[in-house]
Amino acid sequence: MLRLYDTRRRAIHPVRAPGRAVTMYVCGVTPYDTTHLGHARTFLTFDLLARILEATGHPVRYVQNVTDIDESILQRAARDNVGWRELGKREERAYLADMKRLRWRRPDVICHATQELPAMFTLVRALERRGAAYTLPRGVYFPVAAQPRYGELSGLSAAAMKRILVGQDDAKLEDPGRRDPRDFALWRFVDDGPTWPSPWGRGRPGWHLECSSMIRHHLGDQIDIHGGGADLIYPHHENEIAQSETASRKRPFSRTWAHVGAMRLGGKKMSKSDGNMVFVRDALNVTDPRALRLYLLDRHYRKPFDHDEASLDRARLRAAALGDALGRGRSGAVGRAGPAREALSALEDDLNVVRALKIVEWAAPRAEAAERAELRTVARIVGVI
RNA sequence: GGCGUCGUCGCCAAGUGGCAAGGCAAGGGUCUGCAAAACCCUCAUCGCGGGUUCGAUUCCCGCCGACGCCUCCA
Repeated sequence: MLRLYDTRRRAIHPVRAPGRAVTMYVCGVTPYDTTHLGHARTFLTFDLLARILEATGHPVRYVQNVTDIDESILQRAARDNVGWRELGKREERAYLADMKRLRWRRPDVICHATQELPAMFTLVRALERRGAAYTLPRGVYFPVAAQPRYGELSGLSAAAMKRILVGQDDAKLEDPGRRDPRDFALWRFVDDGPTWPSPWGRGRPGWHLECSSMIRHHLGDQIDIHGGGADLIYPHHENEIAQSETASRKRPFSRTWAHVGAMRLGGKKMSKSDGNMVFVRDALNVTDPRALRLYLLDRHYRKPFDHDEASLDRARLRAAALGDALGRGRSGAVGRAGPAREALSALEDDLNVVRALKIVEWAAPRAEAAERAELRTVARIVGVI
């Protein structure tokens, strides 16, 4: 059985879903820019996670969102003088094409914020019934005080959060009448740009609301695995927990929280604001998809990963060598013992790809036909042959 | 301030309570008209100080240091 590190409990626990599919939700992209290696690493990590579960007989129901309405899309659309919907659709297509080239195990559902407004309203109504929403002139807010465990995921104290919020530019944009400076918008009343009618007035949804309501809509009140980049822990995932657990009165909202470490360039996290990104598209110009998968997955997913051209280049040789050693033959069921079993066990041990690949690379040139077939199975789970 | 990752050969990076993977670079060699490629060989007492132990790089405590995140962000 797969064992995974859970950010909330800060320990490794087995992923159990007896008699049903494992439910997994991963925070996706806001499509206004091209897919970079950080996106690819994160999504390939959950691709691998799903493949491991499925290969070991555990069906998976995987949902991922596309934030197709967001201030950043509106800004980019204005800058480039294109319609925000047009921009979003174009960038989403590009992103899906990039991921397809990486042989991404696509989510079973890819949902869009603009298509889920009814689900969002339902969630806000549920929060209202719990007394966990209040309306101010500039928006409907969630009172953080309604959630006694707020801060559990990130480990931040209330004082620490407030200290952080004081220095933020966005804090000035929030409604000054909030009961607590940590309270966040469920729905914003805005006049400019695209807006939607809601029971509270025209406006746009708060971005934390999107994920909570989509999860509830597509997967239910509680899920097995919630994933995303480590940069989303606070405030995004913390706020999701607050909304969802308050609305459903069920906890935990997600049994396991899996966060992928940052992809860095020059010692700094790749990010849109810093512009220090390496795009998947460009990487695929100098290497091939299997090699890029090998490169991105051959570092433990929770660790930060410094992009290194030399390593990327080497990955091509490694993938080619594995291809030569394992050939194109059939996959074989992994037996109870032997290198393929050891490699598969490594994958099940909090996705230890490094150990698994090392075993496969060592065993592949030495293996007989039957064993090679087993090794192919593991190599194909990782997607490197 | 908090959360987190990490300090292992010149560089990247695994790993283990008992001789420290691998890759790149470097040096030597085989081969070659010279070279390239290929192949072979060589190359580390694991940040500092305590503790536990027969024995710690590996476990515990403290320290020093690096970096990231906490702002939209995967």
